[in-house]
Amino acid sequence: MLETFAALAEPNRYRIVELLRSGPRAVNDIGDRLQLNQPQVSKHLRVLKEAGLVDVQPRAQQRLYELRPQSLRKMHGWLERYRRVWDEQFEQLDELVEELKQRERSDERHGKRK
Amino acid sequence: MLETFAALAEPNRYRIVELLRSGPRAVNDIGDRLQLNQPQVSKHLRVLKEAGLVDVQPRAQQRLYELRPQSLRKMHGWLERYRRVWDEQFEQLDELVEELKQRERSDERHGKRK
DNA sequence: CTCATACATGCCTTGACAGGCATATGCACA
DNA sequence: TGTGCATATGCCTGTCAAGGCATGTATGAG
Repeated sequence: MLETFAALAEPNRYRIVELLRSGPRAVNDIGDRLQLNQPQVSKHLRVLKEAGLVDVQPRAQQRLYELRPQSLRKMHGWLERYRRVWDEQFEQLDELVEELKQRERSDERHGKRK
Repeated sequence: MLETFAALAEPNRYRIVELLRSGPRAVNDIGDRLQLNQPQVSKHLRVLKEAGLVDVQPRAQQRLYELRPQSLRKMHGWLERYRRVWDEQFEQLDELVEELKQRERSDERHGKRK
């Protein structure tokens, strides 16, 4: 996950991913469309690949890069764990509970009598 | 989105977000649990706040930080745009289409006769 | 008003990483 | 085998951001 976010945090890599949403592309194709030098494109693709976000398929001399569905599913899975958070717009409760926990903990020096 | 990813790409910020999943926390509370110095926690929270990932509520001298449901919904929305990608495990088609596009484009110098 | 607590901010140093450029590698075709 | 095209890699430089530390600010208690 961390590696995924780090990969997507770079503006040009983000653009590459957005571009690949429309389908597989060759390196120079990407470079042309996004106005990037070929070496940087290769480097960014390397990072994206190591993060598991893209995959390659050789086609003669060119390499077609495409998004890896699996990585997106993984992101989706991660996000699902936060479902609770955005479902509950009424959870003023947690807030209170946590405040009490915090108070309890910081009361140690106040001679808290349970 | 970019700002969101950048915020989550930092290991300690990621940990903070994961921690906040269980509810609002005060700054020192976070620092204690994650073994971080208070100033760095404040700085990270600042970044998270500017990225729209968390929100603050003053409680006496402490500040309770909590996840912003809206930001998570936004991420979810972004990811939805890629739904097509991970739904289609049979899309060898796109690949072919794109290859043709590419070929077409790079044929310019080969005297392509349409 | 003074003091303590909880947090924020500023400065400094260091490491990581992106871009530019030159060059190496792999594949195809004559 | 030599040549050209597509891509990868290495080196260098500049920039930016995270951590450590000191200090500033606000709130509550006595």
